[in-house]
Amino acid sequence: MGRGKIEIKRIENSTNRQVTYSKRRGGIVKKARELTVLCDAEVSLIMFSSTGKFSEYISHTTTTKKIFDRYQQVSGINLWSSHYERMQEHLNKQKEINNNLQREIRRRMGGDLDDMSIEELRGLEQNLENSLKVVRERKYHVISTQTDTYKKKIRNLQEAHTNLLRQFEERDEDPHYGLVDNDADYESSLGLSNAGSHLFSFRLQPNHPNLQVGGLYGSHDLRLA
Amino acid sequence: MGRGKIEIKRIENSTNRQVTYSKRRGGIVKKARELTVLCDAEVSLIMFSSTGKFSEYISHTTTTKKIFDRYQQVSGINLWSSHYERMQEHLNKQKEINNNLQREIRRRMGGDLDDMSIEELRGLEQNLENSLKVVRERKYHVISTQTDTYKKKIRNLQEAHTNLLRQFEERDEDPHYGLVDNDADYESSLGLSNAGSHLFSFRLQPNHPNLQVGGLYGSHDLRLA
DNA sequence: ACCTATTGATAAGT
DNA sequence: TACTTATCAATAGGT
Repeated sequence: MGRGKIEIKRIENSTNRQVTYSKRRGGIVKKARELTVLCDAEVSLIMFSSTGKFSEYISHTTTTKKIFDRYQQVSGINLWSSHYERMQEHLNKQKEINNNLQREIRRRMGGDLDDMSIEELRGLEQNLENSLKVVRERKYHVISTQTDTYKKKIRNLQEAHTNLLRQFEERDEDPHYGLVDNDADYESSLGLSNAGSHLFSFRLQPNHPNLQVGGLYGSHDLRLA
Repeated sequence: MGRGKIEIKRIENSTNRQVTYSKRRGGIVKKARELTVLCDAEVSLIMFSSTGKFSEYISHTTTTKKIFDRYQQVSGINLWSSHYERMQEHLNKQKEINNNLQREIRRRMGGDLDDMSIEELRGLEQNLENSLKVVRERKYHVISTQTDTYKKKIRNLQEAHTNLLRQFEERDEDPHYGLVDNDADYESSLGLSNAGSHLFSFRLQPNHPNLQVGGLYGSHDLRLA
């Protein structure tokens, strides 16, 4: 239709091609709209020109997303299955890993032991013993570090106090102020007087000789208790 | 076009509507194909008739999935974002849970303790002690169960053997067969002779008196060692 | 964008 | 559903 018949093959002249694209694009969109209205149909028309220009028509009765969803149902081919399935796989893998991790924790908390063999149980036992050892060491380390810090603070305060006392004595030989000067009071003022009874009340628990740590804890205990 | 002009409005006659749909569907697909070839374009055309019948045209140069992906890029709106984002959320949640579980395990194995307070450390320590106690109890239970089973087997075999011996003695007063009859050999034939040395070589590890289990383990040890 | 001769699409009938 | 054909619509090429 037109001034002459044309062969249906790529139009080599770029300008001509562009013009024809525009004209026919309008035509096909009109056809799509007519089909929608006349026949109560749902139509999705998506076009990209050779220059990449995008146009679409979508029936007013629906949306592109709905058409896509429906397309997937009908065609059976899931368009985002590649993304979706990969994600689903990841998700499942994560869930499985989490389940295993949770079981591991349950076992490390003394649960879910029923289907463990003697060998596995002994392995778990040893592992817990080692962990307990490390945790204790860490606790002792933190405690001793804090203790050292407090000791330093005490020393500094004592010095300061001694200096102050000395200054008072040099200025006035008569002590009006009745200041008390002993370690116990300094410690209580720092909240340390009962530190040994509740803050440092870690448990004594000698380990098996095989682990070669019994003596170590002993020395810690002696030093810190 | 046709024997008469028609108004562009829904065709009420159902048959007519169906016929018109078929005809125009063919027409629009032809137009789409021509657009594809003439103008080097990419076209996706999806149609659902009022009866739900599905048809599509897709340029031979591409696929529906490619068109959809491209559509999303161009339109900016992600068609499966609702699914995708919900899944991404799930995945992230699972990953976070996973990280927490792994840290929990690391701590229960004596790692990652640096930023734990003394209180937390003591809690972990106590938890590990309790777990160790439960695991030991379970191990002892499994061991004693197995031991009982073996003991029963031994008893049965001994009885059978004794009966056999008696029969031999009754039939023939002269013992040709030189059968040996003692516990040690029966146990070795059951693979039990060294069971006590490696299978039952659990560790002696008295617990803290606070846990009130030291004596318990002691009695187990005595009974099973 | 517009014009229009010409081809193409199709409504109604069979 | 397929064919026919009178009629209307789309559009190729030119301006």
